[in-house]
This record gives sequence, C-alpha cells and structure tokens, in this order.
Amino acid sequence: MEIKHDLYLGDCEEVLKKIPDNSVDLVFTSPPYADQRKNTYGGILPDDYVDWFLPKTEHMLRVLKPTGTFVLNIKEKVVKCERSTYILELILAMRKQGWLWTEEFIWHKKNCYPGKWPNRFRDAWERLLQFNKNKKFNMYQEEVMVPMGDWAKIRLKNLSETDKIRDESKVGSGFGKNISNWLTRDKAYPTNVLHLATECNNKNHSAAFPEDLPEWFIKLFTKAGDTVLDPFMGSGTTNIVANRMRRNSIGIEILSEYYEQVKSEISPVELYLFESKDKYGHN
Amino acid sequence: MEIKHDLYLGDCEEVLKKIPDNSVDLVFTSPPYADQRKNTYGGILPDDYVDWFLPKTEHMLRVLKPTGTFVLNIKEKVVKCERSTYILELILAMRKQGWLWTEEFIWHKKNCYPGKWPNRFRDAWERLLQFNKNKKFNMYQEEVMVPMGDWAKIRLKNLSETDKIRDESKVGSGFGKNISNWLTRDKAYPTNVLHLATECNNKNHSAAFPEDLPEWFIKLFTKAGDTVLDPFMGSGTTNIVANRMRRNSIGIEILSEYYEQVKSEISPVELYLFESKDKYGHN
DNA sequence: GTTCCGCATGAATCGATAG
DNA sequence: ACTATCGATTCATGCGGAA
Repeated sequence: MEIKHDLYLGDCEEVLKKIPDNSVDLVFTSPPYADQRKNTYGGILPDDYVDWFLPKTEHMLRVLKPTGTFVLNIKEKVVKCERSTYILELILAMRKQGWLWTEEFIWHKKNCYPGKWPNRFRDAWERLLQFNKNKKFNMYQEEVMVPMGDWAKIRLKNLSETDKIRDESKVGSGFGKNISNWLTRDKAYPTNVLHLATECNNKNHSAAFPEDLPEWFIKLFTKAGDTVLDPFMGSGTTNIVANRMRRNSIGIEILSEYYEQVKSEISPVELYLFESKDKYGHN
Repeated sequence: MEIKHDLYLGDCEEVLKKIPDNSVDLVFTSPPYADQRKNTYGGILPDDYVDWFLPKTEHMLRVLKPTGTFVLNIKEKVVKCERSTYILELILAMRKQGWLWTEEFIWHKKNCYPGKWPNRFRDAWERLLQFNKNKKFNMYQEEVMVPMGDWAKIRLKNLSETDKIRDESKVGSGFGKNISNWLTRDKAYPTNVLHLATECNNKNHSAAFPEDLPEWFIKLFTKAGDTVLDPFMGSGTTNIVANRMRRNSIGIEILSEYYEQVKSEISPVELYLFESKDKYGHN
C-alpha cells in the first residue's frame, strides 16, 4: 500500500481550490481561534470570524466525499466578561451553506490551563463540531470502543441458568432481553464526551491538541488508505498521526516555519507491505 | 433566620408578573426541552421554542437582582440525524434582550441513556448556560472548592481498573505523577466541567436532574438567606435543595400534580436558630 | 456493619411499519 | 410524501434484600 502526504505552503483558501471535488474522507482541523495566534493569520476579530471562515468551509464542502466527515475543533474565548458568539453564528451559517450539523463532541481537558479569576473558573473543555454532507456517512464505531465498566465483570461474572433463560420472561428490564450478548462483551461504545489530557508530548513544539484527538477521529471516520485533510496544519499533528495510521493526508499551512518543519518530519510517500492483519486497517 | 418558600400553581409567564423587580439572586431551571415531555407539558416544537421562551426570560431579567445569575440547564435533541439549533438561536436572542452570556458549563452525565445507532454515540452531556445582567455578579468560589487531600485518597482507593485503563491509556501522562501534588494541597477550584451521575430513582419520584446540580450552583451563586427561583419547578428539586441550604425559594409549576406534591414536601416558612458555624452560610 | 447481587430505570435515537 | 407510533438497541447507577 502506498501512502501519500501532500503538504502545501500558502493560504488555505487559495490552496483548497487545487484540491479536487469529493476526494477527502475526513477534514480534521483546529483553525486559529478568533483573536488568538495573532502572529500567524493576523488575528481574526470575533466579529469578522464567520465571514473569514465561510469561504473556506465552502471549499471543504466541495472536496469532501459524500460519505466524509468534517470535525472542527474550536472554542470561543471570553471577551469583556462574555463568551463570544461567533461559533454559534458559524454553525448556523454553515448549515445554510449546506452542511449538516450532525453532532457536538466535548473534549474534556483533564489538565486544563491554570489560572484564577473572580468571575469564572478555568475552562476545561472544547467543542468538536461534527459536520457532514449527507445523513449517511462512514463511521467505524468498533475502532474506538473502550473497556466496559467494572460493574459488568462483577454483575455478569456468574450468571445463573435462570438468568440466561430470562429471555422468555417478558419483563422488559432490558437486561433480560439478550443477556447472551453481554456474556462475551468486554468493551462498550464510547459517548460524545472525550477525556483526554492536553499533554502534547511533542519533543519541543507546542501543538494545539494532543495526538490522541486526531487519532480518535481518524479511527472513527476513516480506514487505512483513506485521505485526511487539515487545512490549518500548524505543527502537523493531524498529518503525523495520519501517517502513522496509514492514511493519506493533505496539509496546508501559511507559515513557512511550520511548513518546513512538518515537511522534514513526514516523507511524501511511504510504502507499506501488504499485511493481512493490518493494525489500523479494517480487514 | 426565617426562610420562606413561595410555590405558585400556574403558567410561569403569568406568575412571573407578580414577582417584584430585582428580587431574586439566582434563577436555576431546567425548562421542558423542545419536543420532550409531550405528555406532561405538551411538547414545544423546536422551531417555536425561541418564541415560546423569550417572553419568560424577559421577566426573569426583570426579577433578577443586578448581582444575580441565571443558570439554564438544557440540551438539544437530534432531529433527522442533526442536532437542533434552537439553543444557539436562543442564546443569540437572549443577548439581544439584554442578557450577558457569561459562561457555558458542561454537565457530564456519567450514566447516560444507553442505546446504539449507526451514526452516533450516546449523548453524555448537557449544557448549563450562565447568563447575567451585569459584568459584576456575586460568586462564592470558595464554597465549591474540591477538597483535594480527601478527594485524592478516596478517588485513588475507589478508582476502578477500567477507570485507570480508560483514563491513562495515553502516554505515561500522569496518573501516578500528580498524586504528590494532590496530597500537598488542601483544596482546588473546580473547572467548568461537572461530573455527576443522573439519579436513577428506583422509587416513583423522578427528577430531571440530581440534587447535586442545583446544590452546586446555589452554593456558588448565593449565600444563606438569598432567594432562588425555579420557574419550571417540576418535582421541586431546586426548591427542596434551597430549603435544605437555607435559601428562600420561589417555585412555579403549571401541573397541579407536581405542585401539590412539592407543596406537601416543603413548609412555607422555616425558622432557623442563629448558629455561629452555619453549615451553608458564609460567616 | 459490611459486601454482594438482582433489578429497574433513565430529557435517547434510528429504522421499520402503519395511517 | 409525510407524520405517528413501536420495537430494538445499550450501559451505569442506586436501591433493597440477602449472605
């Protein structure tokens, strides 16, 4: 299997025009938040954010496959003692553009930024907005299952014969139903709340998010050989993870410093021998 | 100290008119969500929700003291494979009404509703939207501090194996690493993410939220003798907790069944002897 | 007094079936 | 085509009775 990584230096809106329609399986990105990272994109004012962002999502909508997903990591900051509303407005505007707002995941940052203020607590969560083109999209739920709670071990350890027969007793307790399903089960599906530390165990560079974050969504929404796009590449976490997971990736970055750094870390083409038990594939 | 509880039977918009301006320290409520509770509250359509709710928040804005806070517990449901947007629109509309959207807390429901669908995971969080009249408002942060030493001991002892695996599956981040930090400090400020389980009452009596939820916000935003209002009282959790915490309360409920039940549980006036070490006061 | 286990019950959501 | 109802699915928690 051949995995490619296309890294572009330039403004994301311009570069996106070069990418063909319906060619991307997952867009995962964390754009510069309003008024943040002033040095890179010049610091977009909260009031201007929607107008600045919409032309870009227009292109993302075009390049995304019908079965693909767009995951947007973002969190509004506080301006004059209030949460900014530009993300709410962005969601409404993107729906008018044709996106479906499928879900909002919460990233709970277990070790969030420290600080103390008289009128608020530390902000320990960010939004992960899921958008789609269609109601039907690819989702590989089994890839992100988590160990089941301990109660299962304790409760289902020694089931009596009557418990197994309880199928018949129509007391819809839910548990009587298909108890046999539970006997073999040691994993549960996760929820829409993700518990991840913010730790960027990167060597030196500060990434906007930990590798676990793109990894989780790449596992969930793509399979090996698919294509992942990050139009605001930054230090390239998404692309590096995609490479490790044998997904093709496209990265766009406006700052040559970041661009060169990521370029030096990822080789544009990697060859993988066919393996019947592909760690990240779905065979 | 004399604590009063005024319970009203009737439509919340009508009853609110009787309540004087600037008389309430905290509004904590969980209104019927759109399209939910059809059997009891008739079920407001998502498209009609903002228009239905705004006249009520207009009154809440009036009755709230300038230093007071409005906490709104709500979560949009899925309609045709998409999250409804009426809450986003409500926030924008309330700001035009004069509210400040100060913060959004997350209630992480550890035991959320089960189920499995091809295109989404279980919804494990709800919004707790904080609105204020002014940038300056009362906030008693010390009252909700988490006792670190004890918490760490208990937490570590009771920590299940799966918690360890689920949490720490990541880079050697630090489960053991931080223990020493916990032991040295007494208390820590919480964040804007609350971890509470929903109450699963085996009894007849069902509440929309656990008592811990209003308790936390009552501690945070009021002191003993202050006044708490819940315009959608339901089973009266907010008022019952307020009573226990020696806050005056006002409850409004449109269904006589709920109204009578709560009325039988709370006496309208309670007298408390002065105590120098008031468990819930701030002396 | 503990610990253990049976059990009911959730602000759910989708797809199929019925009017 | 469009809405209304119903069945199937799923997991964590606290209560209460038993050991």
